[in-house]
Amino acid sequence: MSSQNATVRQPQREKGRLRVAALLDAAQQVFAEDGFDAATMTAIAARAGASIGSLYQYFPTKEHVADAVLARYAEALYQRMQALQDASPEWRIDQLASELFPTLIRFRADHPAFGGLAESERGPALQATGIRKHMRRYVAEILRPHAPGMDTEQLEAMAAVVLQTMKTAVALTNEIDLPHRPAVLAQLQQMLALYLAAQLPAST
Amino acid sequence: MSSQNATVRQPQREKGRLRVAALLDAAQQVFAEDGFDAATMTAIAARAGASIGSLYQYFPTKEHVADAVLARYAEALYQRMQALQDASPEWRIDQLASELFPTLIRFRADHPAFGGLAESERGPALQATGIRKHMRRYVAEILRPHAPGMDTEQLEAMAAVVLQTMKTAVALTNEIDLPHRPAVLAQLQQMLALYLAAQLPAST
DNA sequence: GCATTTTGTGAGGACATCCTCATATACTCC
DNA sequence: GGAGTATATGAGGATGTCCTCACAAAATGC
Repeated sequence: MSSQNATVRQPQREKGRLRVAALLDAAQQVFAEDGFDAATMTAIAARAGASIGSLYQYFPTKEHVADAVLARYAEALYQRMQALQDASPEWRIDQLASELFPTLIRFRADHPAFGGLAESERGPALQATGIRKHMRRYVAEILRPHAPGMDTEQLEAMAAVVLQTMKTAVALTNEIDLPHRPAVLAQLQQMLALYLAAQLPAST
Repeated sequence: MSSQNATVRQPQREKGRLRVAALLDAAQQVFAEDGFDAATMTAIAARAGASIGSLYQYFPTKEHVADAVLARYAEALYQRMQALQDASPEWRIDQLASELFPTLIRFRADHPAFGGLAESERGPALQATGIRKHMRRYVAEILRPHAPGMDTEQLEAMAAVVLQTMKTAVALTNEIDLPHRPAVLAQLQQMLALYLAAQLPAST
């Protein structure tokens, strides 16, 4: 499916690769500030110091831009998840939980456009739903060594709870006028630990 | 601040009130299906069986329509919260929790446009942020009789956790491909109960 | 029935956005 | 230097949406 329209190009020279990178950086910022719907191609091109024509030379559509941004994010995200999955068998479950928590919060803080793009139903559906599924799988696989005999369906249900709780934590992080924020986040984390402990047998 | 533009009218006759009600019903549906940004005034008017001019006679702006819809929702929501607050001193905290949970889930199920309108930063900001604050206050007041001596800031922080957990539950309810959904929701509820028990002294 | 007020209508102006295309510039390789 | 390719440009077409406005219809009171 790597067919490309005649007017859409892959960068062939260093200059092109730099431009694409600049365009994606700009898109990242604009999406983060305005969200997918309100972001405009003109604004993205302008912030990258390029013309609209240049933007459309590499991305045939606003959705394609968003998908490219998400693909970039996904790569970074999957790396961190893979590291956690590799380490999973050797760690205790509560250690995993208290590692996963700040990992995802930091990721969301470092990639402010991610939430708006990944959670919106409208817009870049291509990558977005795929990312959600991948993340559920990763978390399920991280949990698996600590839940011997549990089937994949149950694991993925638990993973959904874990991920949604993470999303909750991110939402709280961004909430204005919230007193005792660090304490609240700590309580959320503890709440999640209690949940995991209740669902999994005693860890080694 | 009840100043109104010359071209914007309050309904004076029964016919007008009916039309406004029909318009709000239609807006509810369209917002629920398309979200605030993608919803169009033309679609709202059409679904209400009215003309665009008629719509603009009562609502000067799309935001005003959304705000009116939210105001309607808020009224229904505050009623239920007030009932819980009134009953709070006489109930045990775990009873309150297991009442609050389905109450909010049912509310969201009955008012499918609520989430999209209340949670979006862009769009109807007028009502949306106000509703969030009101809800925090309600939950804080519901918790207060069971947390003697706890100051308002701490109560509102707990309320934020409770509300965000509710949002998690709603998100899980709407998640497709989630196996064991009822069991998962029950677990979430139990998780919240554990959290509350840990934060509050033993109830009477 | 007639005057007044409220309600209803839909064509179209103003504006913004996505995207195209013909053309110009920069680069590479011989 | 010149041919060939990749990159750059921005005016403008197509489209869609918000909202206005001049006027028509209906309801009310007398």
